[in-house]
Amino acid sequence: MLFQDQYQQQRIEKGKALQVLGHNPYRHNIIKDTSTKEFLECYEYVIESELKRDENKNNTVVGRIKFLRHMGKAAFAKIEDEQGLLQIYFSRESIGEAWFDEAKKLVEVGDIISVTGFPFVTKTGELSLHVNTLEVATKSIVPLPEKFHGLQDKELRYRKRYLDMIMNADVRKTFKIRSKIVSEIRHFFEERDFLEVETPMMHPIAGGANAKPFITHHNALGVDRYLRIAPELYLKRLVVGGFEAVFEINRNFRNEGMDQTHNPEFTMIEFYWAYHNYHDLMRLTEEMFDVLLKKLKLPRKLPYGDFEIDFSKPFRKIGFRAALAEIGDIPDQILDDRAQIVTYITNKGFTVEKNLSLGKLYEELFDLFVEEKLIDPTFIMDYPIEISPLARRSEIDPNIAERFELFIAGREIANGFNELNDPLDQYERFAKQLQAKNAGDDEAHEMDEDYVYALGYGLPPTAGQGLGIDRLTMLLTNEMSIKDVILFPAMKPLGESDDLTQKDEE
RNA sequence: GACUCGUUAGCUCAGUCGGUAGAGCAUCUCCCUUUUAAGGAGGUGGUCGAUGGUUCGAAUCCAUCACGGGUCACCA
Repeated sequence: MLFQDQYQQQRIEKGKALQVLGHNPYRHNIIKDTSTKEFLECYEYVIESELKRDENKNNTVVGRIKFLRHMGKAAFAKIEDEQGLLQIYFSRESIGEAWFDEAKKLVEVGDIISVTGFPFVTKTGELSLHVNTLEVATKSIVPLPEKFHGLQDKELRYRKRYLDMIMNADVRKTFKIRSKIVSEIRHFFEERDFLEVETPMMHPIAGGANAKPFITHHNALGVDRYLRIAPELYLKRLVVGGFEAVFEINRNFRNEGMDQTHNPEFTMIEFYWAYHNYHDLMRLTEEMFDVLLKKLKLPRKLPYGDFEIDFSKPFRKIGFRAALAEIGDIPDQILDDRAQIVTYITNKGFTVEKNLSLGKLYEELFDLFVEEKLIDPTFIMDYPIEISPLARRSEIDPNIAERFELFIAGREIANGFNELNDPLDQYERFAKQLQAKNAGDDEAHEMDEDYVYALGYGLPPTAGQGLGIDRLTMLLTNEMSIKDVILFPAMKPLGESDDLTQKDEE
């Protein structure tokens, strides 16, 4: 049974007492005519006025009590709405003796109240609302955490995000910025005539990325479905169909580990642009960052943790192999020999699988020695073809894909490439992935024959890109954990295991 | 998945060498009509994450488990 706690019981009793007094503790006919912020802005002049009050004004402000100080026959409180805090003052004189004496006992921190009155300035110079009418809008029966230290416990903050939001104004701010980021990105692409689309979240084949999928079951069709790991293959089908610029902002699901930069469901924007190439994508990406920083009023030298990320210059561009040598300080002459690379990695104190292909070894080298050094925005270009199964092959070097990834603060933020539109080449690459999968690589790409068939009708020359919204938000809000930019991050259940498949079998 | 740190009152935290648990805030009873984490006086509140073990005796030592943080692995 809920609400058995002694403090909660006390508050329930107070709610009942309010009801008896004719003050419905869950009123619904509350009209809020002014926000705390509007009140403070509107009556700023009162601070300079001679009387320090303007009794001709009358406003109703509604908010949650965050602080409450009783002083015998008067009281101060701070109420908070979405815009901020406002101090209010009420007394025996202002709201009536009988109601004041009851309210003193029955109205407490956490309650949402409606107050009507006029602006005045206190002795200490704080613009406040002098209450003439006070009504309880919603009685809160669960007490709030301590007012000074607030809610610190990370587990509680993530599990009870609503409480986190009540207690921590910064959290509300972060998620407002997130919303703004998504909105500005959407606007950015719409302005450039990209069409927003929605493609399936439940896929018969988990394609478009190398990742382990979640599996679910569709009863009506009697088939298993995968929660999508990427929308890529559907978006490109749309380009085949004639949409020349499309984008989708939505969730992907990957059944993998969780840490500071990984949540099992995460938000990506993917966009595809026919008759453009990956250089156009890089240009567009830089433009997008430029717009975002402007719209969010962020500095060009953006602080992030211990770093300062320099957005004031054009993003650095460097080839994948050149990055290994120049940024990773890996001797160029070992890069053509698998054995030498393995020796090099081993000598540096890391373990590496000996049988990896050259491309996979490059990827290892990159992850070990280059990635974390890419603090300022950097496009790494021209990836090994075998780790890029959906990207177009370079005409100059068949081992290289016309692909880039954008790194900021040592993390991958975006991945883009010229789309492979040769159906026969795509078929072969899928076949190779299938071999790898059969050899035990459970993250290798699935064969998707319908997709290859779609390419058979002709995918125009197209460039496409994915960009992680969560990581972007972390960057722009200076948050270190993805959990702090996802409203309800994945958490293990408390108590009884909720293994649904097991329940079914029982 | 591995390693590591943590889990004590509603919240934030102390708890010494193993000797039956403490503070602040909140709450309750009083006092207080301009406070700013208001103040003053007095009270209530705990199966010390769970289960075992060691011991005359465990919040404290040991083991296992649960959840969380961090690091690594996998990955975006």
